[in-house]
Amino acid sequence: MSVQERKERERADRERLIVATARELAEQQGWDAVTTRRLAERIEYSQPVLYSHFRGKREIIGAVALEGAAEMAALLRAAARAADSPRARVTALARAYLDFAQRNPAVYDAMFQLDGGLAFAHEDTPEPLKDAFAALLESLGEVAGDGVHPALFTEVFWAALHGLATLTRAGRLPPEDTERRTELLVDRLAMV
Amino acid sequence: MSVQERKERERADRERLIVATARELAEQQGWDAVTTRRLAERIEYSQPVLYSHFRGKREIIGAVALEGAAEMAALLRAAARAADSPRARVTALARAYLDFAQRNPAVYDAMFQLDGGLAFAHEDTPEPLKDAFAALLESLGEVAGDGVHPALFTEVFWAALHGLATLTRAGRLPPEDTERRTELLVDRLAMV
DNA sequence: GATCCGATCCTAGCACCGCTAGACAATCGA
DNA sequence: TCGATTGTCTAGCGGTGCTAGGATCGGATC
Repeated sequence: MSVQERKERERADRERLIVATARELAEQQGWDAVTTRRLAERIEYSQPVLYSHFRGKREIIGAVALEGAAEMAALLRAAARAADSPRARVTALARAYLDFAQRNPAVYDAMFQLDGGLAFAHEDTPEPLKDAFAALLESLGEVAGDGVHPALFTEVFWAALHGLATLTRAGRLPPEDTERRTELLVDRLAMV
Repeated sequence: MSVQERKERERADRERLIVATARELAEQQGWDAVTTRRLAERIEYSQPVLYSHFRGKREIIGAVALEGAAEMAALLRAAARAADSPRARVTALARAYLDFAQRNPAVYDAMFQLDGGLAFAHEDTPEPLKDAFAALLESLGEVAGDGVHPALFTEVFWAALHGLATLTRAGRLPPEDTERRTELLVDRLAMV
């Protein structure tokens, strides 16, 4: 039995290697540079091996996205924990969100910009994505204001952060005013 | 001289045909389906003809984006004109923006999601894009609030709209609550 | 220990992509 | 009418995601 277990372990290792390599390559040179050939070369296997782990490139992107979502959720919760008032939590949350997007542009793209073949806003949404939204909801629900559904408020706040993140990174918004924009957003949206 | 003028006119016509066809194809089947071969076939010329008008596919996307920006600017101004209070203008503006994004997803992608090789937030930003931002600024500047720079406020509002547009279209936000999200956004951001 | 068999992996190739070189035909000016 | 220029097309390059089919290797069986 131990032989089979070893094989399964090695397979799981290789799968992790594929995802980690794809992420690394994407962060280094952009997702366009992540071709199945280059990826295969980096992991020192032939191309078809990738297809024994994933249906195609989309699924690889999806795997990176899920990994990123889990990371982001943890970072958001950590940021929120470090603040000691509802208002401070929201500010910390916003900063952490934008910071994550800026530091991990390829992962952020995998999560929200590219087609990773992931479902959203449905029952079959993958757990890490639901959890990342939940992490936002935990802190934002506190400041939604009277009569405003916490989930709806979180959606709006999240959309604003997402817009800031993508437009800034695409060069559509000057990066030097990020902090001022964040403050304005929190000022207006959070009901103290 | 008339011969040369006719030729120039025909060339301009063909260029418009290329852009219109690219846009149509993108709206019908998505930008992935807009390949130089298919595009050439649809305009009934060979592939290399495209390259006598545009440097490459990116520039074609860019041309669609500019066309879309001009359209959007006009729509935003029309929506704003039809409302008779600053607050109503902002609501109308937000609805018009999201409506445009929903009705012309491919064009919206060309403008903000894809790489059309366009500069932003620089001096060499193409005129239609600056003008679309100006259209937003005209109505949003009125409700920025005391001590808040109108351009900064516009950036934040725009980012929020952009986030709502993209996340909704990507299936990340349930579409049925769009109107409620819009109202919440205007409620909070606009200082009456 | 030899043999078989199934899992595993790779070579080779498909159809398609964006883009371009070079041949060819049509048109213009002399 | 002839040569030059302009315009267009055919053909092809290197790249993409993905897959069929053969080789090879390792474990189980006799």
